[in-house]
Amino acid sequence: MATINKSGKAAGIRDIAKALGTSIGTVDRALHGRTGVSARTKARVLRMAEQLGYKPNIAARSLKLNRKLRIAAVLPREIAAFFDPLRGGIRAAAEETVGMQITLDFVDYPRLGSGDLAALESAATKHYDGILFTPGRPRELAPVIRRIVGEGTPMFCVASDAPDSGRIASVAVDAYTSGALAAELISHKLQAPSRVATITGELATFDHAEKLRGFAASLALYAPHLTLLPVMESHESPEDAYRQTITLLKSRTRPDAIYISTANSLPVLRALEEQKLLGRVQVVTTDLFHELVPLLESGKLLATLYQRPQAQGKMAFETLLGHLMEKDKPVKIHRLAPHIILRSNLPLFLNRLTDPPWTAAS
Amino acid sequence: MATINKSGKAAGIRDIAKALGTSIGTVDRALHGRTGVSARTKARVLRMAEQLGYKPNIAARSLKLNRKLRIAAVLPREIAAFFDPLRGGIRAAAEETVGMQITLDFVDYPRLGSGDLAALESAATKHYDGILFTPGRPRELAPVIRRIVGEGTPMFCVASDAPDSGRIASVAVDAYTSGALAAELISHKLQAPSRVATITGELATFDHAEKLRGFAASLALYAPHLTLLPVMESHESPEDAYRQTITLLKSRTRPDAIYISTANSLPVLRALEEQKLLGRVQVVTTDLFHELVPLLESGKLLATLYQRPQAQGKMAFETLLGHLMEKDKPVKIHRLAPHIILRSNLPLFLNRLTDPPWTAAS
DNA sequence: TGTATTTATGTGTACGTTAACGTAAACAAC
DNA sequence: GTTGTTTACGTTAACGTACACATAAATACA
Repeated sequence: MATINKSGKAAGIRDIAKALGTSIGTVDRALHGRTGVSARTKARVLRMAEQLGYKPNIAARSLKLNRKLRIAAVLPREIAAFFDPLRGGIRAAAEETVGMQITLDFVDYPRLGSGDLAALESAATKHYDGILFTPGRPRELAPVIRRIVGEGTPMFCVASDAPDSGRIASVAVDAYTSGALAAELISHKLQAPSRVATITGELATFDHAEKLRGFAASLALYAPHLTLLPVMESHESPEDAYRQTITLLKSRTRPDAIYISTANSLPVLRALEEQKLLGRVQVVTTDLFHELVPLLESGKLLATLYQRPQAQGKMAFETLLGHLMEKDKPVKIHRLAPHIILRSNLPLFLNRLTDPPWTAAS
Repeated sequence: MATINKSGKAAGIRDIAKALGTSIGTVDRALHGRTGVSARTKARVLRMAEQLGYKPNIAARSLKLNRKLRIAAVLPREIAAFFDPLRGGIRAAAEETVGMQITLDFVDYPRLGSGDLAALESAATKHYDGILFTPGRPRELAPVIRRIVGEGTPMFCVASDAPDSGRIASVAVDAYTSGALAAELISHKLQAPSRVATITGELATFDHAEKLRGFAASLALYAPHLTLLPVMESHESPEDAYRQTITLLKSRTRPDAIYISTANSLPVLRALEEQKLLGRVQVVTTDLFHELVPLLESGKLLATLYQRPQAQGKMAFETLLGHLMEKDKPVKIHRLAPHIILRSNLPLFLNRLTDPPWTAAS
């Protein structure tokens, strides 16, 4: 903390006491609104604190308080390319936290919508000080969230949101904007009348629905020459995604561009490749992983919308911590801007890729 | 810091001492590679520390070594839309620093290349613990930087770099990539053979030169149908920029797109407007300020490359701090990815705009 | 008036780390 | 053998805060 002081030394609690001829105990009580100080002395202390520019020494405080915090992050294993770095961001934020003994437990489950409820319930029984999680199907989870929060465990959404569920706060990429961006990028590239398709994971997921809303709205507003085909929902099943794409590409209304709003884009890309359409159909994907790199480099992929998993994880953890430190302080709902990764700026993002499994030492 | 421990309590220095039947003094010396420990005991201590999962308590440490740091940020007033938030980022980082008494002085001078040397020299005499600054003309400044660093004041570049100057580290947007991005965005929009112009501030500034390198390279590689006109250098003079643009727009080789690689884009945009070419010529600008907002919203501006001044300031300060904490630890040269601001994602960035002067309370 | 009760204030200790200081032994030089 | 020097370690006092405890003052009640 930057502190101004004539004598070069920052004013402490005992400087206030000395200046008033009182004791540090009184000063402490006054500063923290505790019981046992007369209104008059309290006012005097507060004024003197202000006058001396008193800023509490956080190091000393946290040394004394030696708080212990137990936090759980309940997240799916799939899709690892997104959730692994998300976990990394959370872990990083926890490690750089100063002055607290933090126990961070990662509770994993297979995938969004499969095992999340059980994992959440199991975590709830452990009475953590806070829980971070991704709501795959907010409608189903809302009552559970409300109950757990009611039982005293603050819950925070990350990577997607569950509005009206009682969660304390949420951190996610602005999904509506993501969709709108995809539409804008495609509209810059396709200047003649064309058809545009979208494929998503799970429309029940708040963020997926928002992305499509943004995409459709942006298309309608700014690119009337582009026709939007009915949305396809893969339910995060690679097989479904592949089959639906093949059908789409063989159909009469073959699209000239596809927006894949889930990280699960590989089956779609495989279908495109097999139909020899990679590079002829404009594609915008979501997130970044190794397989996308050569496609971006060669220009076969127009862009990918990077959801900055590490940044999300870090910010989510910090939001959670901020709330636990000062309960009554209002918490912000964070909406990050996704990074647009194109061929030119791809190199800047390569170092964030997690090492692929086959790189692991033998 | 996340710490695992069976007994629920994190292992401290005296736990190590107790476990070995030695004193905490010895443990301290061993852990910090100080003189006065035999190689054998040192090894034992280190092993036990590892075994107990010892993590130093940063709160206690910084409480004890009540360090005072004096840091100066020597930055130009112009262009305020960039340097004000940059200063904000530095200030924010300083304020959230825990456990240190930081005196942060801002040393201002009119503009890059005008008064920077004097400001730097004046700051150097004050013997700060570290200096943050933006090297406008690295060639001229390099010997000065080298001297000041030699005299014991570590210097850090922010917003641009001065390679081979002896500066400890630098934080900046990746300028080459910025240029390349501008070229790619333009090339997506202009699909027929066209002419492209660039206007920069000061080619002597490392980052400005890099941007044009990236722009030219990207254009040559991926958009052979676009012809690059000779670069214009405004020397950050609004009048020059305006006049040169007017001349350009009236010339036989009127460009179909312009990349403005300096924040000083308003004169160019004014010239475009007066010639009724706004919206007909594709424009990519640099940085974000109020005047650009309606242009982006209306689609008259294709994109602006946001250099994230707050993020740069924060990161620069943290880099500086990191170096001051552990001198021998190698410091990274940070190259941020610029944000591509288009019409769709503009709303997400509006809250970062500093309030314009005319909003100030009367 | 005396005693219990509440309210206001002062005092002391601990948090984990660092660094100054103290001490004891080993060794060298005379 | 005395003295000085070096090396390896032990001891202890802060750092600023929070809180438990002790004490004093004020008020209540008999």
